[in-house]
Amino acid sequence: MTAKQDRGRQTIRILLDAALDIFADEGVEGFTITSVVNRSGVSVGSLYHHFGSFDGLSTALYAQCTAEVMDTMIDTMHRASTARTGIEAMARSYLRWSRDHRPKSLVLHTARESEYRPAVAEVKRSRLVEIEKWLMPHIEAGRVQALSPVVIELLTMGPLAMTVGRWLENMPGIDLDEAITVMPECIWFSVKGPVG
Amino acid sequence: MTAKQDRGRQTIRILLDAALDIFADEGVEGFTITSVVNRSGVSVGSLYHHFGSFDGLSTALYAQCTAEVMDTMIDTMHRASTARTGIEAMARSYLRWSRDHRPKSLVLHTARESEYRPAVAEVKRSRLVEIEKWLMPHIEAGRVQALSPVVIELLTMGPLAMTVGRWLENMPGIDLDEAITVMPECIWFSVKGPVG
DNA sequence: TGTACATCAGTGAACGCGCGTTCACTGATGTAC
DNA sequence: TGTACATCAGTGAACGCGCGTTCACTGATGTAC
Repeated sequence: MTAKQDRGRQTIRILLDAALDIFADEGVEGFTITSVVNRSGVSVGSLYHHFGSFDGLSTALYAQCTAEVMDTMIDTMHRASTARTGIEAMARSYLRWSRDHRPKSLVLHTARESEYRPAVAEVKRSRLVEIEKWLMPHIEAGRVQALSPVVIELLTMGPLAMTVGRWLENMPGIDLDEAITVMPECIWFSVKGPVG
Repeated sequence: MTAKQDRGRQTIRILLDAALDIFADEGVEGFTITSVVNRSGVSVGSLYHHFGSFDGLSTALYAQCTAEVMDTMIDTMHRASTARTGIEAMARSYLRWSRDHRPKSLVLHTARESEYRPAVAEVKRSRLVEIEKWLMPHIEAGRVQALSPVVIELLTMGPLAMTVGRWLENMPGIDLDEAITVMPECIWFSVKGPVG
């Protein structure tokens, strides 16, 4: 039973790893079922057995990367003691993770996937709830502006996502290390609001 | 001479209009050379005569939409008298334009194009220079934090772009009118910095 | 323990489809004398 | 003004390619008795 399941799990891993390697080497353009099959050495039929479709593989990869960044950020958040340090640390955490996991970041920013596919949405939902749970007391105490959680997410993740997106495209003038130094504080100002 | 050039210009218009209609009705997925040719009634050969390739048409459409939003924002900016009203008005201007030009906004957010294609980069460059010219005095006077223009662009456009992107995907919980009310001020706080 | 059967995992040739592109061509407009 | 020529604009059948998918099949592992 275990051995059987393990064989399958290993194939799934091999396929997802190959997919990630393709993003690293050739970008989205190179990411096709043919390239995944060739690089992994796994047959098309086997890929279909496990993922149902190419889209299924694609979504699984996207969901996995999403889970990884968000877990990293949440982990950082829990170590912070104030609203300010929490927000700033999360921002830094996202930028650092992106810098250190370029291929996965490339998946998140260029894959022909939407964050709103059910499989991905579920991965995000539970994690956003956790962040919201941490945030609420700070809002109630007035340390963070009384904004809807969605708006706060947009204010914090917006600049970060755009920064990383451009960095991935190798746009000139984008210095991720400068962003790590400078942006978290600015983002804090935007959610803190006028008081204090 | 004029008549000849006009005939060509008209064809170009017809093609770009058809492309935009396709984005409106079917999204990026439906945007193929076949669909553009069918909808416009123009022949493939003629499309190639004017744009060189399907990619050429695609880039032209993207560049046109880019020019339109940016010109709208700059126009708004010039009417503002303070740093704060300028930044806030630009943010509002972008969100309003997106709401009122959904198809063009869809092109900007979903087209398989990069902002960094030469043809598009040039359209952006000259306009960014103009914004920078407006911004510099405010930075020098300390009314806006001493950040690089790129970082300021990321801080302001990041949240806006993410908001519009999600609105275009019909994500639940995204209210563009709420964003228009609330976000510009937050963005101002992020670029203003700690003082004041 | 051995054997029969069921289920899971994996194979790869074959398929249809629609994409972007080419090319030899005709028609319209402008230019020269 | 007329005619000859050059250039620009437009046509659409034909092409090759690579994509995602299917399917009839074999092999491996687990289960029952």
